[in-house]
Amino acid sequence: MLTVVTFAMLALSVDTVNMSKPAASARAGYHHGNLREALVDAALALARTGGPDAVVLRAVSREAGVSHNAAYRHFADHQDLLGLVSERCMDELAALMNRHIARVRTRNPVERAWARLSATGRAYIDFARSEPGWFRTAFSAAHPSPTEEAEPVEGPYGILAARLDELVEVGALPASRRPNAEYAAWSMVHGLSSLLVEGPLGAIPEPEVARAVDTVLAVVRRGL
Amino acid sequence: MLTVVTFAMLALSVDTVNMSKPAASARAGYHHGNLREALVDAALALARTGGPDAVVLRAVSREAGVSHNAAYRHFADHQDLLGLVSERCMDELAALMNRHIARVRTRNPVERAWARLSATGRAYIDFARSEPGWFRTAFSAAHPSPTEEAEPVEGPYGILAARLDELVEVGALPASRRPNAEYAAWSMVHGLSSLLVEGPLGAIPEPEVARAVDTVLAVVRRGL
DNA sequence: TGTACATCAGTGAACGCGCGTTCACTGATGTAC
DNA sequence: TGTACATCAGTGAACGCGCGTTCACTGATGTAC
Repeated sequence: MLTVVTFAMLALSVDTVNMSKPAASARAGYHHGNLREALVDAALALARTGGPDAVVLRAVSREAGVSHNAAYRHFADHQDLLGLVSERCMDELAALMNRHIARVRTRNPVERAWARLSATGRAYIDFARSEPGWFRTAFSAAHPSPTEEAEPVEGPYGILAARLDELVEVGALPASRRPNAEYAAWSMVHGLSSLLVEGPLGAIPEPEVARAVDTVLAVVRRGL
Repeated sequence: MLTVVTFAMLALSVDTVNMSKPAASARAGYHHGNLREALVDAALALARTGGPDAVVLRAVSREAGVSHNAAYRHFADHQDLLGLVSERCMDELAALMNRHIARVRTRNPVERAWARLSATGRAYIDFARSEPGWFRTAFSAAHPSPTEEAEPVEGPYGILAARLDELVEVGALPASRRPNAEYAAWSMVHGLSSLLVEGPLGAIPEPEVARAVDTVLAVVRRGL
């Protein structure tokens, strides 16, 4: 607690001395410069450690080095901030999925399409396990329903749908199997993630986790 | 609030007037008779409506018509009560699974085994959807890990494992596919349940839900 | 270029709330003789 | 059977906490002339 305060004050004086105009995200005096982003960043840091329940208005302001009601200049209320943070966590998940997908090197089109689907699933589970706080935060608030979102291709749901379309295009999946396939793939990886991260499978040893992931992905592939 | 108090007092006077000895779960005077069970019941009622967060010591005592610290005569602390309530919710889930399974009438052994597995999955999803508060409560506290539980056959995990063993016994599932099969089946139904109950699939219309459930169960069957 | 003034983005104090937990207590119960 | 007394299962008051939100405020910024 004290350490945090000291750090914030140090940063403040450095800014004031060394820079003539305020940096995008640093404090430069009475006015912050970019408090909105700073608050979101602080909230993300808290969510990362403690999940959605850690995104507490007063704690966020504290972390940003600002009085506990300053946030009301930038967000309507607590919900408003939490919703935004939750969306950011979703974006983070989508980004990791894309990174995993881009890393697939398989050449054979059919195998490639399957590998890209698996990469998507692995990314999902990886995200949940390496960033449990963000994972829980991503799913803590109600976003616009994925099926009727404005830009569905951006989010995790859109990425998954694109992988399934891809499978049909290369002939790896009969078109008759395409409808509702999202539900199966998504449920599978989401279920395993939840059971591992916040459920009764949280305590199983690492090799067992690896087996579970492999089995789950294999069953999805075979089942589709 | 006032209504509740009035009710409690009415109940109290009725008891005092009409009965000579305390009933199992009714208040009979200064001493409650069976406060422990009454508190668990009240906690279950609150969890049913509001999930684990609604299991608040003061609210539970209020609901049971008792001062807010009386619970400490029966539970070590808040955690202790919540853990017990969570276990009760798990029991409820297991009971529903067993009921669904017992209702399967198929005669052909292979088809019967598959039908019993499907019934298990449907029961799981049904429970989540019809009792979302209990579902969330069941998975809110850390129970002893299902793989190393004392009586694993009792719980949902044990019931699922028994269904999979059954499949192998009747020859519906090759023994080589048996290991880790729990992970796939469990993840699938748990994932769909979570997405529907507390996730981004909460708003999809009923017929769509039915399709999702069918697809998910079909993929598990084919995938195993 | 300098100045008056409106607007913006922070602050500090306070409100009201509900929580888990502890304390000293007291009424009810059951047991020993 | 009656009585003294230990034990049990409740009560009421209080502590300390952290929360979201509102209020009147003030320092900083930018704009019109």
